[in-house]
Amino acid sequence: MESMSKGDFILEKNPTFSIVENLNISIGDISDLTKVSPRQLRYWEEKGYIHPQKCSHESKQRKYSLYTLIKVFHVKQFLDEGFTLKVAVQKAEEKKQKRMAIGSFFKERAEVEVITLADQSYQIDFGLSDDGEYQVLGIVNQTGVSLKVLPRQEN
DNA sequence: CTTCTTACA
DNA sequence: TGTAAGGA
Repeated sequence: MESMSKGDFILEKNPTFSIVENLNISIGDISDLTKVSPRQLRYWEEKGYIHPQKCSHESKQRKYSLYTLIKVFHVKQFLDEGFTLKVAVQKAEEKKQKRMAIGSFFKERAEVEVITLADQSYQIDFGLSDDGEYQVLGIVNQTGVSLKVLPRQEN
């Protein structure tokens, strides 16, 4: 974030500005946040498991994206669980694919409604099942999350 | 002070 | 993988 200055507070004026896509995380931050040493991060890069952000111009300084931070985080978790680096990376990537699937699901269902039932309790309306027979709801509260499938309501 | 590469244990 | 060296 060293390149940010007061003149860069463009969020108010640029509604389309993406914080995620403009993050440039240093190897030191990735290391501090994930407890993976800079030595390991450079080694993983050498093995082709992670890639620094393509900085348009100069600077031999490695900068990483939020996605890479998350990937490193998961690889580290699997590594701590005893998997080899190779397998840990595989599992981390599978996890990413699943997150992408979830992302696609909601992106294609922009109409999902989230309503507040009570403090800290919400109901997510997934709409009707494909056969139109049922209404699918997701419930989120302090207890956790659950699904509720109701016969279609004829209002 | 942080990061980089190279090299050695 | 950690660490030292030497420069950026």
